[in-house]
Amino acid sequence: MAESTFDDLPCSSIPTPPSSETESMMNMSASSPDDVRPQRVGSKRKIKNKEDKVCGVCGDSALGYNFDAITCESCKAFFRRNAFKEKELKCVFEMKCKIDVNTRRFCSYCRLQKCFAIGMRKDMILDEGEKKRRMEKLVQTRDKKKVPKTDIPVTQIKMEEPSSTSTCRLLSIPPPSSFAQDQTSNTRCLSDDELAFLTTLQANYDMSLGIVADEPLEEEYKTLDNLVNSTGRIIRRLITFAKKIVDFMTLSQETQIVLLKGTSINSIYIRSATLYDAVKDAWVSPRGVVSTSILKRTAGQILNRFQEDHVKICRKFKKLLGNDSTVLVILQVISLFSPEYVSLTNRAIISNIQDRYLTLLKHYFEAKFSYREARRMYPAVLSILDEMKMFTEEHGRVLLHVNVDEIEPILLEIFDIR
Amino acid sequence: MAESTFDDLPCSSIPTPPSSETESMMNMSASSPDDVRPQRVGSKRKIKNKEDKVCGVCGDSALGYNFDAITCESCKAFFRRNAFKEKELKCVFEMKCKIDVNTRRFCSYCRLQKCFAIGMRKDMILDEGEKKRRMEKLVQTRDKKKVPKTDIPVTQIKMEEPSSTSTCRLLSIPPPSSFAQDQTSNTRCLSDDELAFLTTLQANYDMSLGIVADEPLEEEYKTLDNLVNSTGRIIRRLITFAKKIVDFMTLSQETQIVLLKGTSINSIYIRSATLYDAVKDAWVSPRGVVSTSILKRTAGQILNRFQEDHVKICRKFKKLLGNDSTVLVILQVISLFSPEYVSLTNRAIISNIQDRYLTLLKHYFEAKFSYREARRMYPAVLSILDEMKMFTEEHGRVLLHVNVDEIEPILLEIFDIR
DNA sequence: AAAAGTTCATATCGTTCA
DNA sequence: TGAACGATATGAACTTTT
Ligand SMILES: [Zn+2]
Ligand SMILES: [Zn+2]
Ligand SMILES: [Zn+2]
Ligand SMILES: [Zn+2]
Repeated sequence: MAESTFDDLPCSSIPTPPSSETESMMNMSASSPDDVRPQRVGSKRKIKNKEDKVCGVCGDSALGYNFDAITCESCKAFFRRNAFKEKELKCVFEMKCKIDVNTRRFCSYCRLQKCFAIGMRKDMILDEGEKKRRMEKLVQTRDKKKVPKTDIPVTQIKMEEPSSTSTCRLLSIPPPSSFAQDQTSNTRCLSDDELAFLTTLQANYDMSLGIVADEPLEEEYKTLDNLVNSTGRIIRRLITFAKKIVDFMTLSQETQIVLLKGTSINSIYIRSATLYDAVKDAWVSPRGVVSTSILKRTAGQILNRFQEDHVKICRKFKKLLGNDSTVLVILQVISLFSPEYVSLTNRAIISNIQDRYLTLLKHYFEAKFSYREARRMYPAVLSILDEMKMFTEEHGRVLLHVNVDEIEPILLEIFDIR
Repeated sequence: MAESTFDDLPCSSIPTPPSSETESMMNMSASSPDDVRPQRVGSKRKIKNKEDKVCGVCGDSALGYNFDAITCESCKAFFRRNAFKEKELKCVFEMKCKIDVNTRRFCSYCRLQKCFAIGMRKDMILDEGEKKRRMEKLVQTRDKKKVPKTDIPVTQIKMEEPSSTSTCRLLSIPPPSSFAQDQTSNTRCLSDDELAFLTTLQANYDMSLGIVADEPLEEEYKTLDNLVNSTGRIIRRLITFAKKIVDFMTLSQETQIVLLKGTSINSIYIRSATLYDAVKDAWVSPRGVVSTSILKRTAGQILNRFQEDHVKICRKFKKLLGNDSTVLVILQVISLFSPEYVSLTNRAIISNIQDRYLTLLKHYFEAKFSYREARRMYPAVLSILDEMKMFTEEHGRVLLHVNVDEIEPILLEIFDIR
């Protein structure tokens, strides 16, 4: 809208907005070469040529890749700040503003479009969870410098820093439930190793796949099924999570990739169960609530088809586990080490690893609830997991089909296979 | 939207869409060379002479650009308020009033003209729509700051029991798939230890609980429920079976007794599943066939009450496992080493033993069927086992109540405790 | 060294209120 | 009117982690 109204204006000065290359002809008027002075602000003559790199968005000199494309520092900052506000921006002109070092700040909309156009990826922007994790580490680092401590090596199971401020609570688990409890106790007492492992695992999960404050916006839900379409980012986190697991890192790269690809969609499903609120029948996130009915109305028709089954599965998990996130974390690992994924070459090895996590899951139930409850919940949760996998196997191609091309490059990138 | 307000304005600046090359002529109006120069180029950051900027309209000191021209705060406000009221203003003099810090407020008309002259652009004044949006955003921001709640309430939800009912039937029992198979094989290759153990276990079972030669006669069924009344004999066999298991023999005698008492009724149930013929809906034994309907007619009224559930469970086992007796044997062991039996004093130890058999069960499924089938069957069969136990726990007292006095002496006898 | 984030001084726009 | 002030968006400089 808008602009067209100018056409018929009779006179005067025609301030040019953002145009850039302009050099073309009409400099007749002002023309002083110097006036090229594009921007008032940052006009600093760069020391250009520092490197031969040039920002793909505005042409300014660049230092290197930012969010998967070579850009200057300003476009990098710009992208980080606006990549998720696409809908809020709009072009006052004709959506084809030229973007260069001088005009870049005049039209955010077109600037952002160009960012996407040259390949910048918003899923490479760290989300709240990742940022938070970063900060925590930062604090720790600082503390350490102040108090050069004897760091503890890495234990068998992979000790990290269970300390920090894990957002998670696996309270009910025998707190520091130490040692000797009544031998006839109906609940198991997890071993120190198991406890340490679980703590670490949970911490790692919180710092990677963990749901924090930046889950998809409601608007995003409205336009597409984020549980599926934000695959890129989640896969990335999944990889981060997996790489913290020793059992995973000791596998060959090919195997790692097969497992990641195999678990991807399942991981997303398991993860989404955390967000599902059975009472409200909605997906909750710190940034909003989206009832499934809204999703049903808005999600793409294809995805819509599966929405129901997805919700059903989440309901089952929720019904069985309540808000126990620890189980879901363990399930993530169990799903990762699934021997049945196609084209796996050493199923037995994977299965053996999975066995250990299955046992851990059982022990967890025995500890958190009771031996008797564990007898019921252990197979129950595995059945749901199976049901989920049956579903994802059946429709995986459709569900991921839009993203399958997205996953591969990410994996390759992560593994530096390029 | 918004811009429509421009239409009727006679003389004004025409913002040019950025895309164009135009840029050019915007400065024509601002003829004075000086006005162009200073800022843009000269105002290089760094040197930040806070005071080196001067209002292009009145000469007052300026902070920076306002509506695309360097002006003081007052001219900035003046412009915002009058830019769209050009026609309402009139010069009472000769349209060439001098404008400076002192005279600027005397003639609005000439002041505004000068504003345009130095390049101020009214299109840079936010229109209502933009202002409105801005306000909304502002409000949101404030609200967020005030209510930075990141609630993740989610209530407690109780779980029920989502066990599954698979509809699969497996026919033959493939001869223990042996040795080296393709690494990518979909079935596991049991280790020698596992194979040997299973073979032995099966053999032991056949020689104890497996014996059916002297199963109750049809007539016996007709007169009483043998599943209960033959307890004595079966318990004896159960003990024989258990004593062949190393893990069992290493336990204390008290523990052994607790386990045997605990598994007794379950053992009978599991065993009966072997005899149940789903097709005929009858219990078969070498000595005859007894349809459940007959049992229903003849069994004692109390027991009759449970007959149905019993059959239901047997059906489930049969449906899932077909005629695979090996699984039932393993289940016997798993049931034996159940950590939840009452008055057990060292549950963790028992549970750990059970873990190994659970893993064996999983491996067995993986070997006999496939990793994928195992994923389904493993939890499925455990769910049935749980269901069975729920049932026996619920009605165990009734079911065994007549025999409880019978079991104890047998156990004492066997263990020679006297 | 590469690439993600963070900090902070600027630049501008709008709002208030004397 | 216009000074003072508040909110945002930018982008250069700098910190961290890998
Ligand atoms: Zn740029
Ligand atoms: Zn534009
Ligand atoms: Zn002025
Ligand atoms: Zn005048």
